[in-house]
Amino acid sequence: MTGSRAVGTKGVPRGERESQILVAGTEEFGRAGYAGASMVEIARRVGVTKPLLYQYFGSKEGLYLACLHRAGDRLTGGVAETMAAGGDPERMPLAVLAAIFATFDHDRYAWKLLRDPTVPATGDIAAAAGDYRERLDAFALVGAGQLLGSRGLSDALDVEALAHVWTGVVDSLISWWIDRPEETAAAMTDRCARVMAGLFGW
Amino acid sequence: MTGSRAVGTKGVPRGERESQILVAGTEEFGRAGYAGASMVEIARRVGVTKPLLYQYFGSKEGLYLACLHRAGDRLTGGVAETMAAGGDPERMPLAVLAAIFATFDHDRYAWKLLRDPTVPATGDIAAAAGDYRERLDAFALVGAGQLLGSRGLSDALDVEALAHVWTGVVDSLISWWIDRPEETAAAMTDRCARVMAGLFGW
DNA sequence: CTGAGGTAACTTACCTCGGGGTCACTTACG
DNA sequence: CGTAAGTGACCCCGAGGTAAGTTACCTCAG
Repeated sequence: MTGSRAVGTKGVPRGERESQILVAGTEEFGRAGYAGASMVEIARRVGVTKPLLYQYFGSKEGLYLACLHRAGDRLTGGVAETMAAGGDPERMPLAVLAAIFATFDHDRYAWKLLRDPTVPATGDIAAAAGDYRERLDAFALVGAGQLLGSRGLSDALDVEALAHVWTGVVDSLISWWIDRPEETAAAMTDRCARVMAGLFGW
Repeated sequence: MTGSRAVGTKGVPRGERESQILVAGTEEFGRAGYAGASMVEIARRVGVTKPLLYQYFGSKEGLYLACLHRAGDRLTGGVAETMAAGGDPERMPLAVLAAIFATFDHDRYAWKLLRDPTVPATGDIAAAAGDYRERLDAFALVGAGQLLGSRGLSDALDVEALAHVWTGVVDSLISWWIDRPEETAAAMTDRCARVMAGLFGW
């Protein structure tokens, strides 16, 4: 604990409060989307009032950006690490899934922020989200290319489409997971391994 | 043409205008989500002002419901027809995709309405969307059960998860398609057939 | 043929309310 | 008594929603 708490202070120290707000914000933004989420609702979740959110994060956009960066950095970092480890192209998808499940077990809405369709089309949020998405898509593109290449398929649009579908699969799995809080990360990984083995005939 | 146009009339007849509004509404709701879409923007697309939308559809919720029913009825109908035709469980997914692509070639946003995460959690819209989703999920569940069953897998949650992922795959394909307007329905079907054949090793 | 009247289509101008955003103030601890 | 944490009460704007009026076309009496 670096909780120095400085001099005159009341209530919860700033850093801790910010973390609480980021968690609540990620859940609410993930659930309702940027457009549908409300600042007062996020404040209510934390047990605090709206002005505190503005004092700490400046604006709705600022809070969203903070949530987005927290989620995006962890996600791209985790995936990059897994991909860098290399291995059989057939087994990469499962390895990536396992990493994502393990990383976001207690923060399942984080993934949703990168793919929120209700953010404004222009501005800082769109730029940041687009950047993270691009990085993840690059990984997906490599994986899809290797997989299809090993099957003798090399059409660029085929690869693109498969990569896009792959990110959609991850999205679906996380949505399903969110609706089943009792399902652990390990159970999810096992389930995916079993079903994929069945489908692809391993 | 049944265009009787009745007596005193100016501008575009009601039925025709309603169709235009449904098309524009579907696109805008599909693009921005229920929460993010604006009535004045939909009106602008049609080349009309907001009160006309309210005269014809009563409210934002009413317009969304009208768009939703148009999309949902066509979708569930088309899928039901394809599934009823029966056939090899391995080839059902592709047949369903082909039907969806053919049906929604000129109305690609329609699918999005059934899975809009920004609609209010309760009320008529939630009920109607939930109903359509349930019907589609039932089809997906049957297909997933047959597919996994033929591989010796029968865990109920595995089937559920696979069905959910399948609808997510459709969602992803349609998103990708929306971003590539020049891609025809036939080309999409071919592409999916090719990639699936490659992945599943046919 | 014509113009009076009726009706469908459509608009201008407005109301209302909820959510983003701000300011001045209070509370509690060092 | 100074400072960090936090709040009550307010402003403002945009989006949903509405009331009343206007325009163009059709019909039919004379």
